[in-house]
Amino acid sequence: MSEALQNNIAEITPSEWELMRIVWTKGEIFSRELIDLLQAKRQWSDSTVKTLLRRLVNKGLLVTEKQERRFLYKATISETEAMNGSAEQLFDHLCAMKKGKTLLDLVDHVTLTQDDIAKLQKALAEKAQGAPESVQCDCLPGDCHC
Amino acid sequence: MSEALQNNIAEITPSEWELMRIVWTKGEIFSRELIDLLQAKRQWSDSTVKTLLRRLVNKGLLVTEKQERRFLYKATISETEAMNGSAEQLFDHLCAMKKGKTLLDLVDHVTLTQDDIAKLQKALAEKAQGAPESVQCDCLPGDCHC
DNA sequence: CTAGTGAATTTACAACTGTAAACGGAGGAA
DNA sequence: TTCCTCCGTTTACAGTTGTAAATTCACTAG
Repeated sequence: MSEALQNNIAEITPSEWELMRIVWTKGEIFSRELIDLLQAKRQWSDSTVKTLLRRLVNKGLLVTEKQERRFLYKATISETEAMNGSAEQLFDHLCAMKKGKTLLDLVDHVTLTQDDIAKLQKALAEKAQGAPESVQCDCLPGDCHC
Repeated sequence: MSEALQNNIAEITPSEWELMRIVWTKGEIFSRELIDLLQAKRQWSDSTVKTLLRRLVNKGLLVTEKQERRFLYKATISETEAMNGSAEQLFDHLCAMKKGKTLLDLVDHVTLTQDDIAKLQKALAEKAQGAPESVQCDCLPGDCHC
């Protein structure tokens, strides 16, 4: 994983996600276009978007390149890295014993393509080799019997 | 899903997760024991834990029951509900097209038991019936070609 | 009755978030 | 040359989060 998300350094807030998704999709973008695109979904003033941009640059998630008098914004990490990083971060604070259940819930609720499903099945089949019979709960300091 | 997490009402912060996990594991608990357990893992002062407790009560994630002069704390939602709710919330702001990939990453990184894997395989097999060939990206306001 | 203890409540304060107004500089229209 | 407009920078302000000290309340040991 690249710098930015590496050590839980940069959390991406919900508002920032909205913005980042557009940057990722466009590859690189000027603030004007970004603001227009965002305003097609959210009631944000120009200022608000500019503040978010500045914060994302400070967090190291975006970099700028000056072109004439505007700045071109680009992401420093890929969308996939950010998504995986965030998902892993979330799972980090779930009870070890219950992560499987949560994954199951996600599989139930997320729309998946045939291809996604095939890949997941393959991964699971491999994982089944050597998967443990049980996983210990790690909710309590000592050991936990729940 | 119960009241609390229903409409993205109550976000659980990382610190709060630590605390909640202990409450869930113990079922119900007095602040004293909770503080001692937490301090076995984290450098938190008594005060800090009490503040977190108060905030969780305000958020409606914990309720108290007075016993003599102490309060007994209990969770208002189950750990599973909270975990699933949080996971779904996170997935809500990911690009629809790329959720499968993120799930795959999680399956790769999370420790799963034989039983978890079996259940996931079953769910996937069912889901494969009628799963779409592709899912549209929803990153841009109009439609997105990424 | 008086001080010490344990528990809860109040107050604190900086960093981060959501949201935005105000200000400033530089290029283009008049 | 002068002002308008576009864009970036500064400042703002309330709410949340991490972290905790200070204060109060009530009981128990002297």
